[in-house]
Amino acid sequence: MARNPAPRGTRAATLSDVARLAGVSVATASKALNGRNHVHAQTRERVLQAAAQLSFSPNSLARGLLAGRTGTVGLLTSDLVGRFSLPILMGAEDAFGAGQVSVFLCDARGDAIRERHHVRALLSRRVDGLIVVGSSTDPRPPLADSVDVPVIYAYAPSEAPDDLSIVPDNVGAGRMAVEHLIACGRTRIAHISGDRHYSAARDRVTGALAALEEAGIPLVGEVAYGTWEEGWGRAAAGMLLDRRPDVDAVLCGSDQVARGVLDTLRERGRRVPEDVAVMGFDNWEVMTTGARPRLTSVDMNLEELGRAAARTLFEALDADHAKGTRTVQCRVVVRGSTAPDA
Amino acid sequence: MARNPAPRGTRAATLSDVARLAGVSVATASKALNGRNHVHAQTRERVLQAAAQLSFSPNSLARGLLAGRTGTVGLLTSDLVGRFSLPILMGAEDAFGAGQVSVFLCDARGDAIRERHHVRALLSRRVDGLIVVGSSTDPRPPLADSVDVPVIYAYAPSEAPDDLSIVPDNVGAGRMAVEHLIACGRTRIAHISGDRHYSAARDRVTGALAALEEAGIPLVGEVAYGTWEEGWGRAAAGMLLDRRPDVDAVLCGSDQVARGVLDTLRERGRRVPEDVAVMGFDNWEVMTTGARPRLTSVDMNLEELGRAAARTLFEALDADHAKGTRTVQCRVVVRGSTAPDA
DNA sequence: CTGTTAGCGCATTCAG
DNA sequence: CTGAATGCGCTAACAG
Repeated sequence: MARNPAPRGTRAATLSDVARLAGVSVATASKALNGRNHVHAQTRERVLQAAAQLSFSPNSLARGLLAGRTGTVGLLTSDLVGRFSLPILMGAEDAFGAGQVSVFLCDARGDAIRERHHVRALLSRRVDGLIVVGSSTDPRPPLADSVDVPVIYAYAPSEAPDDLSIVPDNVGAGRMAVEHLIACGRTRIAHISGDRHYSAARDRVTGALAALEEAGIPLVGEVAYGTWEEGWGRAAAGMLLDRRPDVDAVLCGSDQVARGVLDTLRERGRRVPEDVAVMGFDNWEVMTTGARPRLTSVDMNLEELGRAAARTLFEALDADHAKGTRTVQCRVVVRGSTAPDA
Repeated sequence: MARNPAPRGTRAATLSDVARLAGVSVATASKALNGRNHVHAQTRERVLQAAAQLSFSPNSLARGLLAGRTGTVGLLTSDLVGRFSLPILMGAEDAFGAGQVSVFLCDARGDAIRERHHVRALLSRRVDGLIVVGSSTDPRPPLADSVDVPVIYAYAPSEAPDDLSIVPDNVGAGRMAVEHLIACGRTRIAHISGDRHYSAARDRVTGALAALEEAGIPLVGEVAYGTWEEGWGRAAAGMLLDRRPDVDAVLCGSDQVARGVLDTLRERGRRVPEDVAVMGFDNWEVMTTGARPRLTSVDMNLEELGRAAARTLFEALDADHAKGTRTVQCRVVVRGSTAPDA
């Protein structure tokens, strides 16, 4: 019968094993285990006991084959190295895990060929849907293959307007950052941004400038674009202090840039936040809590974004889903670099 | 998805669709597509064309059901938040992806209940094997459920000696760190470690002390245990300099601790690396490259560890695998904090 | 070389 | 209420 090699342990128990042990047919066993109504209470009990005794675990493959649905989704990242994919992935995994859905993880490593390979593999495994996580908020080309399951683009929107994308609201993030600084009583605000080639940087600038304009407060100096790194923050802060020593707040393109700015301020003898308030973006914990003082930052709520992507995919599984790009709100996390520690 | 020729609701093409279009039986179509020998070249061509025309993609569920093997594995992390899981996961995903194996990702979030839930789900999906990734190098209890597929414990070894575990060689890491400092001409070496409750901290101390002893060099002061954070590094460095101003090298428990130590050294007017060499552990890029000067660190080769876990699982799929704990070597990455930048 | 047959494990008809 | 039969999509035996 079982001429399967079964190298280790025993072959997993099947429904007919359970049925035999319970002395019923597989059909009845199936109904009993799935809570169908047409089965005698006593019979059900026998089946349940038999299943427990054999540690029966229904074969999802067989079930999926029959149902045409597998209860699996593909999570396709373009770059797992970057620190933005992970929280999104966590949020999605969390939301799916609660809903009995298992997640296939694939990393394309920024390579289109590898991406196609993974998409094909996922489709051949009959995933019910796909979440494509980008590595920056810049729009990306839609998947090359034609896909007959719902696809959600997260973080990086698809270039195709008919696709469904979920992205952080970076314009709103820039706006709320400036509003926070103003609420802290600052009126001479400078902005040391990040890499101008990223839409995240430009969007935050857009929001920040809009908030300043609404408040009738001019930006101190020009927006300074550079890189996302500490070294840029140190250098840019030095130039800023040389030209505009009256500055009382610096909004930084990232937490790393803010760390650099903090370093230079300390070296120049400026107190934070008394003389100059500093804040960053991303709310990267190791950066914000290691800083002196601890760094106020705007959190993109990426885990929530991942959860939202998962929920949206769920909905799309049943009904035809809406199209276009949705945004997830950001939030300011206040720490000692803008408000004296409590 | 307007460009997709296969709209929602359209059943994916099946092998019999292909067979019908090619005018052959499903068996022949199967053989043709799978490169079996017993099929005429011309027939095979017709089948391949039909398959391409229908964008046929074989149903892995059906295949897995029949073969008793699914070509999937479960990757069970206990804490995705920590920064050590991700590189391991990347390495494993990479190794599996190349081998036509798809990876289910599950995060137990440090919760035993959730871990059981995930294990059951994975078993019901008939994964061929399991990799359990811990969040620290301290031994962990083996999986609660009895599992009839191979299991590899990565990073955190299993407490059960008969399980197969792969962990970084932290003792070796401590040893090679000290050897590097000695090679740099340092003779008055102090060690500001991390959290004493972690075996990673203690193992590195063990290795460091062993290397010092072999070289006949005494440790400067006592091993200072604290936390893994920057603040601890700053504080501990202050105390160290007060008591042992003659120190010429500080080995730090983590890159974050090293960052704190660098801060204090700069404030006290010590030049790095001229007066004092500094090195950390983990080689966390954002920490090492943001530092001034850039930080020498010991890399645990976690991506390689993930790859090794995947390879080992592969082997275990076919043959009964060896037992016990294997280690992956670490490596020193030299930067400006121990050797003047080139 | 090709086609027919027989399942893999399960849920769902439809008879009894 | 229960059980025998059907088929999801595919591959491995065997016939032809």
